[in-house]
Order: sequence, then C-alpha cells, then structure tokens
Amino acid sequence: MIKPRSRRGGGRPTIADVARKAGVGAITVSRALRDPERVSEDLRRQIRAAVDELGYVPDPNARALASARAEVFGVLVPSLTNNVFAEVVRGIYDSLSDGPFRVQLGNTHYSGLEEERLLQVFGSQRPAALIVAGIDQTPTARKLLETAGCPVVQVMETGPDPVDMLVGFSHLDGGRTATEHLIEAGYRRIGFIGARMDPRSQRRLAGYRAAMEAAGLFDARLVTTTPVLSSVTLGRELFRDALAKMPALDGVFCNNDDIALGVLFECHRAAIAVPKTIGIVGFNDLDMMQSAFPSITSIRTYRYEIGRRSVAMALAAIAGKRPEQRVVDLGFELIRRESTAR
Amino acid sequence: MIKPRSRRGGGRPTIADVARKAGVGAITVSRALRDPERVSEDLRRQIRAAVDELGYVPDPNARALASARAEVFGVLVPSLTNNVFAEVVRGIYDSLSDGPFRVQLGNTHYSGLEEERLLQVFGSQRPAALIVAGIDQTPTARKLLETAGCPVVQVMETGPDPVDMLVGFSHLDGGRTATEHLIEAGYRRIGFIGARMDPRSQRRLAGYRAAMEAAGLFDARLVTTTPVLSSVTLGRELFRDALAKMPALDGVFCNNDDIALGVLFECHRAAIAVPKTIGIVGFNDLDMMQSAFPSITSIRTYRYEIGRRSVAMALAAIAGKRPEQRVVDLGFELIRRESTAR
DNA sequence: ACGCTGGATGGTAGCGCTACCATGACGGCG
DNA sequence: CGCCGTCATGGTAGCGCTACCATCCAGCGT
Repeated sequence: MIKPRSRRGGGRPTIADVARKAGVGAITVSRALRDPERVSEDLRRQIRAAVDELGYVPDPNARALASARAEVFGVLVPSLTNNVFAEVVRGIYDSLSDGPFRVQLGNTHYSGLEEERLLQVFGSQRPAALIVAGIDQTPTARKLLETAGCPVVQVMETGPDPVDMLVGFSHLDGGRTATEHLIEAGYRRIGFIGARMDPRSQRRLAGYRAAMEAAGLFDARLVTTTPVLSSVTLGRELFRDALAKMPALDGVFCNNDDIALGVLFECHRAAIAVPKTIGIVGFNDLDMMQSAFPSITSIRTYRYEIGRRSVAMALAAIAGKRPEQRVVDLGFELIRRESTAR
Repeated sequence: MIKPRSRRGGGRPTIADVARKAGVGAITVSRALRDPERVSEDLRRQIRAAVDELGYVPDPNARALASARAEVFGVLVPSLTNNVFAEVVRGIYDSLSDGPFRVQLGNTHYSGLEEERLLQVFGSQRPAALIVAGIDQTPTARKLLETAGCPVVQVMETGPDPVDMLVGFSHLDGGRTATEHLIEAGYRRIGFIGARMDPRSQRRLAGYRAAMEAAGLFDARLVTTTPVLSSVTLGRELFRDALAKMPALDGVFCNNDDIALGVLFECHRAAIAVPKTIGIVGFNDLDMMQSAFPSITSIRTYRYEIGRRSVAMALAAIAGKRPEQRVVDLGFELIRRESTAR
C-alpha cells in the first residue's frame, strides 16, 4: 500500500522521501544539499539522483523554522518607481540571483513610520541581512536595525555613524561640485530647484549653498523646492516659478535629472538658450542626459554598483568575514556636457 | 527559575508565551490573531494586551509551515528598472501593503528559462498567489503555473487562453491605433522603431503592420528593430539608422516612450522639424511625454491600475469569490499631442 | 429532566527541516 | 594490540505554528 500523503502537504516530496529513495538518513540529504563537502562522493551522487527523480525542492519555510534563520535579504527603499532606487535594487537582485537568498523588498514611501513598520515585519522573519536606503532612520527604526541580529547595510549615502555597514557617496559634495562647476563656467545667479526634498536632496541643497556662499553668490530667493514627488512636468513648473521669482536667473542646479529635463524642455518652450542664457546641471546622470539636446551636465552616481557592493559586504559578514572597511564611499563624477558649455 | 530559552530561538516571545500570560490556550491566541470573530470579546482583549506587552510578532515561517500556505504573492516581471513594470509593481505593493501578504519579486530578465527557474523557487514556498507579466510563458512555465495550486494572474496583455486570470490590454490594437493616427494626420512613410523586441513589442509591431498594410503603405524597410534593451540613447541611434535606410521617412511609431524621446532629441540635433517634417508617436505615455517640447503623442496605458486590479482579483480568488470576469481588458487611450499635430 | 445542538475553547499531533549528540568505522600511535 | 581522535552517518527532538478533533457549557425543545 502506498503511504498516504499527509492531509496538508499536498503531495510534494519531502526530504524523507529523498532519503528513503537514496537509502540514506534524512539528515544526510540535508547535509548533501547545504554542505556537500561533508558527504562522501558516493552518497552525494545517489542523493542527487533521487532529488532529480522526485523533483524535490526544499521548503524554505521549514528550513527557516528549523534553523532560526531565513535565507532572505530584507531591502527597504523609499520608492519603487524612482529610477535611482530601481537601479540599486537591480544591483541587489543581480548579485543575489545565483545564490540561495531571496529578496524581500519594502517600499517606505519616504515615511519613517512606514519604515519602522516594515522593519518590524521583516524582523519577524529573521532575515539573513538588511539593506536600507539612507542614514536618517528614526530612533525606533535605528534600534530595530541594531537589534535585528543580522548584518545591516545602509546605502546611498556616506555618514559618520553607520548602524553596521555603509555604501554610498556624499550628496553634499555632489551638490557642491555641481554648483562650483556652474560658477566656474561663468554663471552667477544660479538657482537650486528641488522636488521631493528627502534627506539626500537636503544635503545636495546644503552643498549648493556652501558653494554659493563661498563665492558670495547665495541668495535665498534662488532656492525653489517642494515636497511633491519629482517628475519632468514638475521640473517645468518649478522652473517657471523660479524664473518668476528671479527673472535674472542664469543657471540652475536640479536635485535630479527628471527636474533637469523639465527645465530643459521649458527653456525650449520659452526660447531660452541653453547653455547661453541658462546653464543646467542635473543629478544622477541617467542615460537620457547624454542624449538630450543640448546634452545635460550631470553628477554621475553609481547606483547599480551600490546595490552590488552592499550585497557583497552583507554576504561577507554572513560568512563571518566582516569586511575591515565598513564604510565604502563610491564617489561620483561630474560629467560636463553642452548644457553648461558656455 | 526562569524557563531557559531554547538554544536556537534567540529569545523572541512565542505564541505559547502570549498564551501563558493571557491565561488561555495557544490555539486561542492563534485564532484571536487570525480570525478574531471566533474568539469572545473578553479573551480577545486579554490576548491583545499580552501581545502588546510582550511585543509578540508571529513567525511567518512557522505559520507557513503549519498551514502549508505562505502569505506571499509571487510576482514575476522581466525588468526591475523599466518604468512600465515598476508602475505595475508599485500598484501591487500599494494594494498589498495593508494586509498580511508579503511580495516576493522576481526578475526574469526577459528570459523564459529564468522565468521557469523562478517559478520553481517561488512554488517551493506555496505562495498565496502568483502574478506574472505576459502570456508567452514556455510550456514548462505554463505547467508550473497551472499546478501551482494558487490563483494566477497574468498581467500586461489580453489573450485568448489565460492560465487562470488576466489583466491587461491589447498591444496589437495599441500599435494599430497609434499607426492609424499617424496615417490620419497625413503621414505616409511611417517607420516603426523598436528596441528590446519582447512579445508585447512584437504585437505592437503587428498592429503597426496591419494598419500600414490596410492603407497600402507597408514597406519592410520602414521597420527598424533590435533586441537590445531600450534606452533614450538607443532611440537616437535607431532613428539615425532608420533615416539612413529610408531618408524620406515622415513619421515614426516607437515601441516605447524612451525610444520616442530619443527620436525627438535626434530630430532637434539634426534640425528636423517635429511635427512638420516628422511625426512621432510613443507608447505608454510616461509623464515626460506631456512636458517634452514639442509634447509627444503617445498611447496611454494603465500600468498602476493593472497592478491594483491583479491583486484585487487574486485576493477575491483567495477568499473563494473567484471573479466571474476572469479576463479584464483595461484598454488604452491615444493621447494626441504636438508631435503629430501637422 | 434529558438529550441535543452549536459556539467557544483546548489538547494533541504534526508541518518539513536542521541542531545536537550518538554511533560506528577507520587508522595512527604508543 | 588496544586506545583514541577523526570522519562519515544517523537518530532524536524540537523550531513556532495551525489542522483536526475533543471537550465543555449554555440554551433549547420535548
């Protein structure tokens, strides 16, 4: 008589089925799958054959329960559609796709409270590692990260006091570099246009301000910001506002490339010459910046690489080889293009 | 003597701890959490107090193991950075964020094999539902979907033979509508420019071809495609290729908005008048289309809504109320703008 | 008064896997 | 030649939760 399958299991083969078919103990199958070195060549072959024949796939839930550790990377980003985070997430997925780890992605919508809630949820799964965007967690969120009992990588920024590990670059320096470039190119009444003023944008603004003050050019009326989510259309609107406030504007540093593109389009529409009358600098250097007409100067950042590196560091920590360099600054690069070539 | 915590558990409170503190059975705690209706008001209050005091969070792995069902939606998309899928994913996340369900996102990189592998991995978790992009699964992948034992929603397209449920629109009709619009606007030598020619782009091309042939305008030299991933820069290059092949081109239907933007920029750079000399139509109607100069005609699609609707249908099926309408066509809309206003 | 029904509650036995420890075989060593 | 470390393998006992069934207690009809 065929062994009746459990009422719940639905008939999928279990490790015990594999063990029976291979004529070994269940624990040996478990070892052969997780740590083949510790099982003799012979048994390994038999077990592999049984696995293939039965189509056995380990149940990650049972595994997580028994080992008190889920093979999951928790990833928290403030936006799913913002290309910048999408690139980081892609880097994370690509780095993890050939290993045992799954990705659990959470969207905080730029909300600290939502971040806390998601950390709570993620923590309940005992993830193998946590990767979170930014360094401005609420005190509660920070405590959750510290007590998560797994490697934590904060990404997108550098900062003095990481929870554990950190991969990013300095938004303040990026903002300063962009602004200094405009100043060097001969622009003087340089505006800052920023949407969705998250902490990173705030630091870009701080960099802009530092450069402007150093050159004796700062004026509060040059700054135009909004908390509204960024978009090309919003860039156009903000630029119109900025011009209305300050008609003599001769340059703009935009907190991201969407805004910069909106500014460019509005210049076309209003027949404002770029770079002659207005210089434009974006941030992140999305592909379209190089193809725009005129092409747009931008600060190139390494989002995909941030994702890759954060995973590499977390994996090293999981393997017990906590990297000696816990803070990695991937830097940025000013890409000079036509939009500031006066 | 304090009960020694298990060697593995790490000291987090369990359902037994809550039960002891509340003075009830563990199973009653379980019920109070999952199905409060079935527990008396009194006990519910006691249990909630114990939960709050201990900071108890259920272990999803144990739950999944015991109930043979994980509270996970498996979501498979071909790209994480393509804005189109990012919008669908955002709709899914937003619809699921206030329930018990987690999202398990997989990136197939437009590969059928990778899709099969991911379905295998996802299936091992016994997900509550699966949402997959497209209707062109390999036979193996389709079998995996059919035997997954959970609701399945295919998204992004309509088609005659869904695995289970379907939410999307007709790419063929979209391509035809876009092309007919160009013809009606008076364009005659209308090119098709397409990158990353996935099945959906193929169908847009088929729609283009149908419209062109119906008007007696089709010519194979009008079609320029590449399997390379889409980008604005690629749009410029393909448009240059198309012009070289067919200098008399007077319109282009692009398989997406990135390509259309690249075409627009190249026109600017080559001083080709839009819409006078060349008409341009994109696909998806990203925000930047309305802000471009000139603004670009496009086929508006409802990606976010596709995500929302797919979740709603899956949730209904999970609740036992399988919707009577298993195929939902969300349609599209031609948005006429300056780029075709001749 | 008695069984009977239905709703609330609890006990028991797993879900599929792995941590921990035991066992047994083997070979090197004094 | 027996002792002991080392290695491969296996048995047992859970991990934290829920399915299933048992129990108990009203409230009801007869």
